Amino acid sequence: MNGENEILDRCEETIIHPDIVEKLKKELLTEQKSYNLSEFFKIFGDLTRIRIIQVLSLQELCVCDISTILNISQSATSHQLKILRQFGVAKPRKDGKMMYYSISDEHIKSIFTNGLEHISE
Amino acid sequence: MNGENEILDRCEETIIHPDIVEKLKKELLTEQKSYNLSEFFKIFGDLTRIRIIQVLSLQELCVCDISTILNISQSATSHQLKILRQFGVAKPRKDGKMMYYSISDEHIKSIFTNGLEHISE
DNA sequence: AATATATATGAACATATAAACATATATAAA
DNA sequence: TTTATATATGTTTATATGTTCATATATATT
Repeated sequence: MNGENEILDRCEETIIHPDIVEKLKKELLTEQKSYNLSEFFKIFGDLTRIRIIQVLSLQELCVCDISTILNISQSATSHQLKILRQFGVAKPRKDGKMMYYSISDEHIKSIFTNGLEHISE
Repeated sequence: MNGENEILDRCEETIIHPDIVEKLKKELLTEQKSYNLSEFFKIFGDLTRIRIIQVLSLQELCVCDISTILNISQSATSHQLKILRQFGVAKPRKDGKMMYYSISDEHIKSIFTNGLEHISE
């Protein structure tokens, strides 16, 4: 309705540090890139998925083994693996009626390890 | 009810690779550690928070500047900063009635950068 | 061909959580 | 000490999403 008052619940008329605000506005990531990044990190922000990522970072596994090791239903495992696939976190390999999954690249293992070290401090 | 059939929706009676299953079960992180790790990564898995993390990784900022730069309400900004504080992602510095926030350590910047590089491939 | 089994997936449901709104707190300025 | 302002927070509501259940698909085995 009113461009200047779109968000009322913010610091009043006066911008605190106009120079800093202007400078940083130019350095912002695009909304699209920020969104993609948050969606990517969302993958790691779920207990079931992080457990799957952990075991897959140890070795390639079939769906049944993953679900048995982690005590997760086949359906839930498969649903989560689909998400991991879609975001390029895990990659599938088909062998007969079995599907084997592994971590798709070293970036993923780095992020996992980095986070694990951080919370272990 | 039935220990052996707690989860029916999994591979049938036969475990596919008993040796692998037994080996990996021993290498599992504790449930607590996995949970903490997923909660930690959850911080990065939200558009608003990842945008706050981005600007804070550029420089220390007061709440009002953050909300102005990102066009987020003061309330929403403060709520998210509370979460970032609680998980040791951002640290506050008080100066009069102003609160300045900055990224609490290099681990956070690494994870952010690592993720950004990954999605940029 | 019929059956068994490993995996995938659509839909429903329950839960988690981010944003808005209202209001409280704390400090500065008058 | 009264007012203004920067930040914090409790509550409500809307939305997102993980799990379950039922079922489909694909391959192997008989």
